[in-house]
Amino acid sequence: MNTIPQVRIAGCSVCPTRKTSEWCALRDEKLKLINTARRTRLREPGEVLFHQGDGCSGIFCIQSGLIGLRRVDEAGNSVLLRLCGGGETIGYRALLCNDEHRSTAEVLAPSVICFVERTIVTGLLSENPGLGERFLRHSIDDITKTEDAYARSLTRNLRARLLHTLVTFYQQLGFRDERDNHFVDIPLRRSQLADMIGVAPESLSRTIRKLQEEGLAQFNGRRVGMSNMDAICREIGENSWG
Amino acid sequence: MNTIPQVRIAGCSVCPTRKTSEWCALRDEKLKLINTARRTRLREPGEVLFHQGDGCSGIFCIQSGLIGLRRVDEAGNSVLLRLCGGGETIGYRALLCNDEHRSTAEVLAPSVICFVERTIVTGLLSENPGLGERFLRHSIDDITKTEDAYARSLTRNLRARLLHTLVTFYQQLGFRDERDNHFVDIPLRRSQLADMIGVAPESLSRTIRKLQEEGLAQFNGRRVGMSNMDAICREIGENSWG
DNA sequence: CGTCTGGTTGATCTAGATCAACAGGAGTGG
DNA sequence: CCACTCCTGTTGATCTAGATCAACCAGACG
Repeated sequence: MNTIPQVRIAGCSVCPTRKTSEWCALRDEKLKLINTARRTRLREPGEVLFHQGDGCSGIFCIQSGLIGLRRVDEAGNSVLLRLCGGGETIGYRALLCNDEHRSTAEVLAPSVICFVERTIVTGLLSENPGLGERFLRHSIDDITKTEDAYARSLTRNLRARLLHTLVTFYQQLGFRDERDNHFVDIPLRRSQLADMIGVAPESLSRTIRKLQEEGLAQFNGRRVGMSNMDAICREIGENSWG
Repeated sequence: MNTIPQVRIAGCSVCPTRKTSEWCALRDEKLKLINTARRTRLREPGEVLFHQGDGCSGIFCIQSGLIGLRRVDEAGNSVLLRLCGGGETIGYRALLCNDEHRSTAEVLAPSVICFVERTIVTGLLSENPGLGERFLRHSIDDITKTEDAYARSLTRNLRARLLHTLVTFYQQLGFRDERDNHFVDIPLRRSQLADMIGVAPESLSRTIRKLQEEGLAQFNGRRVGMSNMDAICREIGENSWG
């Protein structure tokens, strides 16, 4: 029961996320450095990678799974700022700015996570300008997503934001059945989904019921069926959902 | 009336914002390159530096004044995402990602703005890793600010967000009278302030009246007096306001 | 079985949106 | 100088999305 789950993977050079992560900027020799320095572990839901307010001791590479970044303010109000999945690197902001972490990273689904010591990262950064460039890209992506969410929170109501969130999940995790209906398994429980949209769980529950009654979406636990994707996208003003 | 206002300044090397802007990463020789390439103009309120959806032709350095970044969604809802002042560089995100601008940059107060062609910037970036690092810093600052605003928009009500905005303006532009009362001239008109907080102008107006009645703040046009700064900071849960 | 945790429903309350009227300048034109 | 319009901001009246509080329900688990 107290054994720390160990994970063996062949190494960074064959990591499935290698192409999408920051480390694609590194040559093989440099990659080896990380490969020996990393500590890889399977993390279970509820574990915390770092706490808001903590100093930064290194960065975390998500190989697979799901991590949530949560912000809590002085009054105790909590918001799930963003979700991060396989291939993403988190904690780099606090590292690069010598700052404390601005949010808490909590494991939402069983995840394989590599930890890399800060000194290793800073060393690589100073030698490889390309690496910094990758982090820059990453941070610009983050801004764009956050700004989008911010603007939506100010202009759209609960229903529209929920639909948007469903479509976003579908784009990442969705699948179809034999009759070409759209499905997705939301990797969050209701209260977390509510935290993400920034509403009370009760309000979320009522809105879900309404969508159900209108036939716009079918909820079954965490599984959501969307028979009429066009209508959903029309309502939230999105036209590209592949 | 149609003459474009020209601004003479001695050059980038003596620009008052040099130490705080990205260009502090450059050696004098490189700075000269920008100095000859830049186009500097006085811009009046209402002018637009770039439009949401535009391609990026270069970046803008704000030497002085005030610029607002506005996002408009498909339904026509508009949000003032952020304000940028002297020493800040804007438009770099679209440039670095070869993307279109995600927001419209509108001049809110008379501003001295330098424009630098994109090819100049990309050239400098490829030669000077330090410059990319500065942009990285900048973008991380931007995320932090946006996340803060996002979390506040989800957890705090109009009143708290207004008070927070007032304190933020005070920190940047505030002054004191002989009796040590705190004042600040808000550089926005009411409707813009409402856009920034993400509420209807009428609601803002009512909340202002309430603060006035409670004696927490004295509004006189755009000038705001805050006699009891401690009470304000206590209410929004900030303790550092210098 | 009881207990606990997460989710749904009902009843109620309120912050803030919306619609409409109005008031004070600032400019413009006679 | 006054009359007119335009523009921004304030107020009033009303409506509603969503929060809050409380009860209840179903599955997990000792």
